[in-house]
Amino acid sequence: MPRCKSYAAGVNAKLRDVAEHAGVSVRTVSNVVNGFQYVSSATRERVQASIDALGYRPNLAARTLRRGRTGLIALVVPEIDSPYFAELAARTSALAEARGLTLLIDQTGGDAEREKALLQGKRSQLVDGVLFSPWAVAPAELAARTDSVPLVLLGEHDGADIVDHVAIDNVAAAREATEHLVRTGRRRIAAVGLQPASLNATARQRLAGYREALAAAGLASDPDLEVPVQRLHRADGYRAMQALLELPQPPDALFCFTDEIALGALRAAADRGVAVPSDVALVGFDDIEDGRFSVPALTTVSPDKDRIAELALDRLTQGQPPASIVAPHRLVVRETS
Amino acid sequence: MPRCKSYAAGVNAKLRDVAEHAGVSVRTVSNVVNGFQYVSSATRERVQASIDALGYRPNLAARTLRRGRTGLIALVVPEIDSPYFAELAARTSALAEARGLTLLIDQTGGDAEREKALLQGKRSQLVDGVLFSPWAVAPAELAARTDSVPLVLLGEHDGADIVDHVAIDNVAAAREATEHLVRTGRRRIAAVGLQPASLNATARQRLAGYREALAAAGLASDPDLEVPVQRLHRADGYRAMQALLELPQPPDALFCFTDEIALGALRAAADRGVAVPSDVALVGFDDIEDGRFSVPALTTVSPDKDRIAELALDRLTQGQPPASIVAPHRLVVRETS
DNA sequence: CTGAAAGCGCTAACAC
DNA sequence: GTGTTAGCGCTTTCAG
Repeated sequence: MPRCKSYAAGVNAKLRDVAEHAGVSVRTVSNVVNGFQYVSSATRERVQASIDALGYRPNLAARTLRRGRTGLIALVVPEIDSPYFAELAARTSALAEARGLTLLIDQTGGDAEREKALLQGKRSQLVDGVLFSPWAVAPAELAARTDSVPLVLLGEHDGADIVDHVAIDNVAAAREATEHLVRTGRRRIAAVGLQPASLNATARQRLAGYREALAAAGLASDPDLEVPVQRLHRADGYRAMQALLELPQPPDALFCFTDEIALGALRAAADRGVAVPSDVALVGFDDIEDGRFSVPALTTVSPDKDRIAELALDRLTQGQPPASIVAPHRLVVRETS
Repeated sequence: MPRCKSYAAGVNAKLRDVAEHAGVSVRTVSNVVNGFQYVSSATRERVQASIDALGYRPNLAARTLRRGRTGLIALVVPEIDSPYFAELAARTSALAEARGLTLLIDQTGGDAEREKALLQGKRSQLVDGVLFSPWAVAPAELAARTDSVPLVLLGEHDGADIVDHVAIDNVAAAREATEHLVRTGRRRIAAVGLQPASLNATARQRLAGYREALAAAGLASDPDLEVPVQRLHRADGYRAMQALLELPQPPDALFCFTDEIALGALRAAADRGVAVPSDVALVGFDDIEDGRFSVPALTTVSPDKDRIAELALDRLTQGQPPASIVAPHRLVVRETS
């Protein structure tokens, strides 16, 4: 095998090759490549011609080594094939590209160890910033972070402002969703999507909003109607609905913490011959594409994903002191309620 | 602002710092970091202790510059929030990580210019290989590629074996799907998802399989029943079904080129009061999660996504001569047929 | 406006 | 087994 060096050198033109070809110094070529201002237009043109002629492309590794920035940012999510995260990733990727950044996607599978690894700088050499959508990691872990790469938390507003957050107001959103159910005459409203108390601030906040709305309506909260789930997927919603329908007093409405759960519940209702929304109403959360085409179409809380992505990127690139940013949301009433 | 150099140097320990701390040379530290064999275990332990003490992390840019490899690979897809691509990305990402590779995701939006840019080496400096799921780019473009980064095409089997391909047998899969519809007594079977002829070999192949099955069954193919769509989304399927139901002789079955199209069609059928499958049967393609929970659940062609991801990564890393690899698929019959 | 030259941190050829 | 050292290709300070 040939030496790496000679092989690579033969394949790609370097800055020096361009300089020789154009009869200028590397400095000048670098200036042209980087759009530096003080280059005479004659020189600029000549250099550009050489660049094109040689098919020169700057070596990113060398540039990174020198500049200390990679132009990459990481989006860390539990799973990219969950529609909410897929939609968020799509928007973030597009917006990042518009800013000259490239998006790297990391899946944690909701695994605490992997989340910690990311938090402790697994990607710090590779990216200029991390957008982190935590699942299993406790706020304390965030405080104990040793890594120096800029970090923005997505979808969490817990704890002090040690680190940047961008999220919708989950408590308010959950309250509105539940109030909507109350307003349409529902009295036994279940909440589906609870998580073990130690983790997942988002689920906790949605539960809080749900309880607030019940209390405000003078409805007693029933432990039987607060349903924990393993993950937030369709299969979990399916099982939850099955169990709820077995109850001596089944609910007349479900507030689901994700659309996926709601869609699973919808399917379970259909299997049992339970009519939606007449027998049971359903509200989801996330406004994923599937919910717009399901039969019946899903009422849901729609977080402004574009805005979330945009605000998160702003925080990452602007380097201001940590803050909690609230992104907008709205309740979209469709056919399941 | 402090000079980049001094600042960065103050923050992160370098190989030389570790060497000094452990009282050995950088060579030895490098050997330990890279798991080189000829290091005495005493030295190894001492070096490892210093690495831990200083929190040393190898600088990826320097390593890349030296080694000529980045450890990154790119997955190029039209859109990451399309469930099929999201599911494929999730699997590819997991498999890549298991091989010590990091996955970068690029969205082209199905835009020919962006696909070309990627093909012509937009990522060549950044990644060691590209998994490319083409949409709008013609086979000729592939042949004219100037870039030297290993490339594997996903979901296309067109043209000569200039470049690696991994895909299911789309013709056979489409034939089987259509045959299944024929076997269950359908006689006016529509195909939904045609694309302008110049692009998208996948759509062309699925159409071919559909026609083959019709011919084999002695059914005439009707241009009215071959429906082109803009994109392959739910909204396109919705519109297609609406149009088909307006026909003087509406179809009694739809073979849809994606599950998303089928799910849109399903919704349109519900809106018109058309019963599925008794009035119209539906077969999709891709076996996305949504189709397993829709009401009724979607019959579909299930490509083995894990296998596709695995085979594609194999091709990328093994560096054998270009070949067309066929991944397995199977027809999953559920409730819409 | 342009040139010369010093590294960024690491790997690996070459010595011992 | 371990030490020395020459670059990988680029940016940027300092001089002109």
